[in-house]
Amino acid sequence: MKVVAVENYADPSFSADLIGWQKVHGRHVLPWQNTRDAYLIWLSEIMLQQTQVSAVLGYYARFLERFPTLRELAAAPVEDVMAQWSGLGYYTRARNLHKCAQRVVAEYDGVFPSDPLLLAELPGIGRSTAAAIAAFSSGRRAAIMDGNVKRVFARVFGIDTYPGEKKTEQAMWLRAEALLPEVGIESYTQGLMDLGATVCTRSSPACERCPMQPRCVAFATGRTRDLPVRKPKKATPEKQAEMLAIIDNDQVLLEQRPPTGIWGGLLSLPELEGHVAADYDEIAPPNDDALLRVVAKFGEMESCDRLSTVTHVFTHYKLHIAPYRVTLARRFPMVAESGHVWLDAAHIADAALPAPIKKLLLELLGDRRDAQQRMF
DNA sequence: AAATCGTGGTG
DNA sequence: TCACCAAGATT
Repeated sequence: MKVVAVENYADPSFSADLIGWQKVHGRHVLPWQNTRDAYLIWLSEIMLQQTQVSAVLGYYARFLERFPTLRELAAAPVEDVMAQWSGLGYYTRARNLHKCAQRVVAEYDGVFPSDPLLLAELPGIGRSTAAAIAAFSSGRRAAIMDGNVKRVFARVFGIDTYPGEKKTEQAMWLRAEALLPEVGIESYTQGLMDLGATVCTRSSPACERCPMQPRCVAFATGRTRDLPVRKPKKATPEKQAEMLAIIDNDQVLLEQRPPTGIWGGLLSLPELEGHVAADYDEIAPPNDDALLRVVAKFGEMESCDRLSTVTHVFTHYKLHIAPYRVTLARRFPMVAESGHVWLDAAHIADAALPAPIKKLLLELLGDRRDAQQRMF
């Protein structure tokens, strides 16, 4: 019976120990702490989804500089939001962030609700993120379930089934709810994150300074290295793509990617469809039909050079990019609504581009401001 | 329910 | 080098 299980999981000393530890040894000076402003907290929670603190810090500061308030974010073009997010990954988060801002303005007059159930109905906010926002901005008593919690729980309670499995995750949610403190939800929630991030780390956890050591099953049985159970590994597939960097007078042609799928909603280089060299290191002839058909939509080709292959590794596959540098003798007028845009080389750094494409274009075309700065 | 969706750090 | 994965949500 689930109710009985919850009763069994309850243990007030767990939260008491964690809260006591967090107040002394936890993190207290992160940019999104020491505030109850839901906008500042919400933004941090979205950026931190599957992303480490060190990677977020710079983005968080720049994002708030560009969008200081929820209303300014809601009123901004989504393209500007994507540009700010460029390089941070999981781009659906950026689109949902923008949608969420607009809904909070429209439905809640610009004030985030404090009820985690209402928060979880907003785009990009799931059960765990809703709980974190509610706890930090309103002191609401709700449970989070992130990678830190899963790792701490797996070790402390000796859970030896894969946390990505639904049954295991459900059991962890039951524990998380049962262990919530009656008071001090902010310190408790922050404590779970801090413990997982600074003590109960994935590799070589600092068990000697862990407040949970006396109750930790993994420590007692010497299994900290084996818990949590690893994700069953699969062979990562490899994909290939041929991309065109069509360049004309210090501008490069970019194509808007569809809203879903990899790099959804970002600008990127046009790709050759249904055409992939059997060997991606093979030098394709510059008069290739598929390539000429694409170029012909935008101008008269002057030159075409095959650049060296770029390999980009995602979580679930590896992408080999074969780039071609094409220059135009003459540019055709752009068809409106074509989903294409000519971008100045000087704006590459600020554009909504995937990380490897931005890197490639900066190497290819440079950045005028950088180039000028380098002269002095 | 399992797959999809980025990037950078790490051992 | 390379496999693993981090303040998860969505379909």
